[in-house]
Amino acid sequence: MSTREVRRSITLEHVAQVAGVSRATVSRVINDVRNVDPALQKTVQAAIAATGYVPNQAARSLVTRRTGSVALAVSEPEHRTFNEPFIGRIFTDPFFGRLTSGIMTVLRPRGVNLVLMLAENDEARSHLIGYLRQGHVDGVILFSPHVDDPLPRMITELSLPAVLSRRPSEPIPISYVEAAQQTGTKLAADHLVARGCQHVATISGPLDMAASEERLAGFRDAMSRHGFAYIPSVEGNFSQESGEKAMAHLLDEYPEIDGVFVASDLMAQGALLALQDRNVRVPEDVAVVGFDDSAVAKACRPPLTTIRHPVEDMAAEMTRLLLGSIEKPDQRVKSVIFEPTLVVRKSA
Amino acid sequence: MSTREVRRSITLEHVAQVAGVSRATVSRVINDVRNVDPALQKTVQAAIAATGYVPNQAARSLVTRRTGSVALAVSEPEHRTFNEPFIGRIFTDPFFGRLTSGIMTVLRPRGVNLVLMLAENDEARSHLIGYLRQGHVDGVILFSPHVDDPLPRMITELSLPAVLSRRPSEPIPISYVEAAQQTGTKLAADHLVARGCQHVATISGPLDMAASEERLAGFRDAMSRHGFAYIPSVEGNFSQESGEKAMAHLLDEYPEIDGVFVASDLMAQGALLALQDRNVRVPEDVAVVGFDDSAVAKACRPPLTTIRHPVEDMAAEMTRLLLGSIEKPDQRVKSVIFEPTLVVRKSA
DNA sequence: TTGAAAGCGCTAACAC
DNA sequence: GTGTTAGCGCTTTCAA
Repeated sequence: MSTREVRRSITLEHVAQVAGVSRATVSRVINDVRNVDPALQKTVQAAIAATGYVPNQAARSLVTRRTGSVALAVSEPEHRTFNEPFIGRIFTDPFFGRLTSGIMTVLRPRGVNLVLMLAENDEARSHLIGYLRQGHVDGVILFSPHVDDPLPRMITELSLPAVLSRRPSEPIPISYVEAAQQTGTKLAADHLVARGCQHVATISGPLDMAASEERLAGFRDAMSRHGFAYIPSVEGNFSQESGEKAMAHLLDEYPEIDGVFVASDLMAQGALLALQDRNVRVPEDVAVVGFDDSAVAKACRPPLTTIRHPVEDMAAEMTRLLLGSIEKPDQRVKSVIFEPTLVVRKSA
Repeated sequence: MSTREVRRSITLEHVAQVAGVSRATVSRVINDVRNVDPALQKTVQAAIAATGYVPNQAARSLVTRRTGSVALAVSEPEHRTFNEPFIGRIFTDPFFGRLTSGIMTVLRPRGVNLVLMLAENDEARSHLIGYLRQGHVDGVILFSPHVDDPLPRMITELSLPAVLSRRPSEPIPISYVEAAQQTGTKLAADHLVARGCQHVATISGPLDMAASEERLAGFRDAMSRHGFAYIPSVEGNFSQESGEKAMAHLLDEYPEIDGVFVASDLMAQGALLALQDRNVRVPEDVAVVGFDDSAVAKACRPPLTTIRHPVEDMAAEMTRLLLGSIEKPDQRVKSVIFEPTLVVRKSA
C-alpha cells in the first residue's frame, strides 16, 4: 500500500524539486539531450537515484508518440480447420519458436519489446487493427503464411510501419523478406537425382500457403529438368502425423518409390516413422530429403538430409527492416531474399 | 503522409464536435458507462464511425493507470551454460509453446495483450524490473524454473500483480500454481513396478530446477515404498540429445536395467533412440515412462507412456489468478495445485 | 544552458 | 443525464 503510494507519486516534478532544477532539465538529462551542464547533470542523476524515480511510459508515449514496442502478428484465414485450435498449433510449431527467437535477438539489445498477437478470424483481425490504430506499438511484424490472408492489405492501409514474412500475394507497398524456395527445391531435386533415385515423389505442405505451393512447383520444375515428367505428390499440413500418413499413402500407391522430398522436417520425421513401420530402409531403399533444418532434423533416425531455411536470420532481418522504417518512415519499402542451402546428413 | 495527419488529429474532441456533445459524453459511450441517453448514444456512435475515431491508448493509460497488457517473463539464472543460447533454447522448447498457448487462451477473449520478456542475466533482469516499474504492463506472469532465481523476490518487491509458475523457493508473498510432482512420480513408479520391472533407473532434468529435483526425489521415494532401495540416475538437461546420452550411459553402467523413468518426454524420445540403436526392445526389454505428455509423446516409436503435466491448464490458471489480482489488488496471494495423471501408451 | 508554459488525448469528479 | 474542468506525467518549443 505505502509502496504503491510512493510509486505513484514520484514524478519528474519531485526529482526536479530535489535537484533544485526545472522539470525540463530533468527531462533533458533523462533523455540524454545535450546542452546540460555537467554539474547539474550529476545533481539530477543523484536526485533520480535518491528518489528512485522511473519515468511513466504512458505520459511519455502521449507526447512522443512512440511506445518502444512492436507487435508480432500471427495470422491465419478463417476457413481453415484442423483438429487442434490455432493457438495450440501455432505455439507448438518449431517454426514459431525460431521466428520468435530471431526477432528477439535484434529487439532485446535495443530495448524494444514484443507484443504477441493472433489473428485467426475476422473478429480477431478487427481487434488487431483497432489495437494497432490505438498506437499500442510502433510497428508490426506480420507472419502471414496464407496467400488469401486479408491482413497484409489491411495493415498496409494503416500506414503503420510493417514487414511481411513473405512476398505479398497482391502488389501492395510493404517491406518483406522471402526465402528463395526455388533454390531450395532445386537443391533437393539435384541431390535426389545425383543419388540415382528413379522413382521420386513429394509430400507438400497445405497448398493454400504460399511457401507450400512454391516448394511443390519448384520441386516439380527442377525434377522436370532432369527428365522426370511426373512427380506424384500428397498434401500434408506440416504436422508430423500428416507426414506419416502421407508417406504411408505414397508407399501404397507407388511401391517402386525410392526417393521423396518432404516439404518440412516435421513431416519428414513422420515419413521416416511410416517407412520404419514397413521396414523400408532409409536411405538404401528410399532416400528422404526434408525442408527447414529445424531441431528435429538432427534427432531423426537416420538424421535428416534437409534444406536449410534460415528462419532466424529472416526473422532478424524483418525486425531490422521494421526498426529501420520506424526510424525513417518515408523510406521506400524493401525486400530481402534469402537463399536456402543443402544440409547433407544420413537420410539421403 | 496525409493519412498520418488524419490519424493524428482525430480525437475525442472531434467526435464530440461532430456529434454535438461534450467530450465527456463521448468518453462515456466509448467506455460503456451507464447514464447515457440511448438517442445520444446512437448519435455518438455514428460520429465515431463517421470520423473513424480510435482512442489513444497512451492518453487513456495516463489517467486510468491501466495498460490492458500483461508480461510473460521467462527467467534463467546467469551461471547456466549450454551449447545453445538461452533465446534459441527457450523458444524451441515445446514446454514454452504450451505455456504461451494456455496463457493466450484466457487473455485473448478479454482483449488483454501479452508482452514477451526474457531475463537471463543481471542486466536483463534490471531492464525487466525497470520496464515493469514504468507501468508498461498491469501484471506479470513469471516463468522461473530455477530454484536460485532472484527474480521472484525482485518482482514481489515491486508490489505489482504477479504470479509464479511454481512454489517460491523462499517464503515470499506471491501467488503461484504448482504441479504435484510427487503424484506424477508415484504414478510412474507404481506403473513400472506393476509391469514387473526389477531393475529400474531414472533420467532426471537439470537438478537446479525445482521440478527436476522434485521428480527425482519423488520417484525415489515412491520406489522405496516398493522396496527399491537404490535407483541409479543420470542427469540430463531436458533436451532430446541429453536423454539419448543419458540412456546410453545407463545401458553401459547398468546392463540389467528393465525399466526407466525419464523426467521429460523430449529426453524420453532421445532415450528411445538410444535403446533402438542397441536393438533393445521397448517395452519388452526396457519399459520407458516419460513426463509431460507433450506432442512428441504420441510421435515416438513406440508411443510414450507418460505422466501428463497439465501445462496449458496451469498457464491458464496463472493467467486467471493474475487477472484476478489486477482486478482486486488487495486480495491475499493464492496457490493452485494441479495433479498429474498417467497416460498409458506403448512404451511401458 | 536553463526555465516557463503549452499541450499530448483522455477520464473522472463535480456541478448543473 | 450531460457538460465543465482539472489534471494524469511528460516533452518541447520559446524566451531569457
